[in-house]
Amino acid sequence: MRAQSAKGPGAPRPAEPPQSPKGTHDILWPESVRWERLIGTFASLSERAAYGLIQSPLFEYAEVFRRGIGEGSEVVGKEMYEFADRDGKMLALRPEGTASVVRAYVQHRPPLPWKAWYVTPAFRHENPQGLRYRQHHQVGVEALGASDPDLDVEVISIADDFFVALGLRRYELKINSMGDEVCRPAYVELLRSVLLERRAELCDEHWERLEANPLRVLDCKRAACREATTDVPRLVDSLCEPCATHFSRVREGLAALEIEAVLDHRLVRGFDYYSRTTFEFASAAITASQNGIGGGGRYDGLVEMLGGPATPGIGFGIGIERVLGACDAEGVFPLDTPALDAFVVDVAGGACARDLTAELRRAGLRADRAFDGRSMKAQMKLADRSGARVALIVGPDELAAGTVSLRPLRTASDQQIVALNDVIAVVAALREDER
RNA sequence: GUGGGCGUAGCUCAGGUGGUUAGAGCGCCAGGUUGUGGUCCUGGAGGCCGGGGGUUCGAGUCCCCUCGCUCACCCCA
Repeated sequence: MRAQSAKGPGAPRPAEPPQSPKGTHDILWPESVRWERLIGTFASLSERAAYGLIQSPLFEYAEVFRRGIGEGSEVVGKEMYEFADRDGKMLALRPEGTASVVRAYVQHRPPLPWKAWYVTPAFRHENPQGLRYRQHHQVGVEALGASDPDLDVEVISIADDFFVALGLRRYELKINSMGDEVCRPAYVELLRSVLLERRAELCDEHWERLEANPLRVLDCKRAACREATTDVPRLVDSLCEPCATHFSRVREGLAALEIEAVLDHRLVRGFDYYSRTTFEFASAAITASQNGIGGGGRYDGLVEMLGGPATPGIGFGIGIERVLGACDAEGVFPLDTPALDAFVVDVAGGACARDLTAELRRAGLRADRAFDGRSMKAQMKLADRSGARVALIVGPDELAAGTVSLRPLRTASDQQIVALNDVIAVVAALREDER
């Protein structure tokens, strides 16, 4: 008998069930099957290009992100999960992938060029909305040690190949160059002076931005601001010779690989570490306002910022939730769950269910069974729902004869009697037939 | 951080202007079929109607507060 909590006036109130924190989600089976397949697809594409998996801690000393991403960025300034460790040192949950990977490079100094891929949660304290979470997940790559524009092309093509592999078609690749420490400061000054003349046309929130980071005014969505910045000088026209050459080589390379990229001179990404090439993939199928499915760029100064030797680098992050959202919107990358090879129905005491499922599994077959001595009808129902190809039925008759009744559940074939010794071979053969 | 919308069963949702014991579909469990699932029939379990306070003879319904979810702004994956 199960102990029932007494109901009535004196009964203690059951505690309210806890919920996952705001902006976080559980991914249950079978939805988790798509995650496994998505990550597996990304891993295989990255490893094909000689990127190796990196696992690094989910939290870092907060200064890794402060120095890397930038004190003035929105993410570090007001969204980072930051807390004091028990010994008082400030830690932070990773808000994005790149800074940790670069920190790991500086710490271990593997031979260059060094190419790594990752899959990781990322944490930002934002107000959640459609396809925006406090914990989201990214796959990504980082490549350090080469400033060759062909490396930019390689990195971008991995992302593009990944989207193609999933079946996505309705997305756009936007690309821009942020220049470098030679040409960008001059452009920023130029832009600031032009925008100061037009400050009356800009929305108020940009006024202080003009001082700190005039570039960010360019990506404002408001029509008035866009109007005021349409004929403003463009960063791509102010690049120094090396940056201009690099950028055109990148564009040539993408064209050679038949990857369509549109120049977006307003593309100004939010982390301070970017230089030269920046890019972003946006889904046209997602109706929610958050349609950026991936983005990245070159960060030639970042390794130095984190205390390493001058080392160029480039990478991207792709948001798993948003990519799956785009797949849903396009009706691609459907969920398909792998079938069980067999479900053992035992109405003769249960010993056979125990032993036969173990044998099937040791033989590399996928098998399940029912517990708690359920009725045959109930067990058959579970067998059906499990998606198994066949039910292996063992009752007193079979037990006495040393056989199993093999009942197909997905086809109209007849039920057959199989010797217990042959069951594994027969089930394995059925699996092969299916392929 | 700032606004709008919504909270009723495991899920999706009904419940005109307050009025007996709060409903449906799906799902779950059992039986019909004591050895056969998927169809069908019958029955059953499962609800502090998000929480608290107020108005009222009476609140799922009206008012206030609060929490949660959600969409949008900001920003980003």
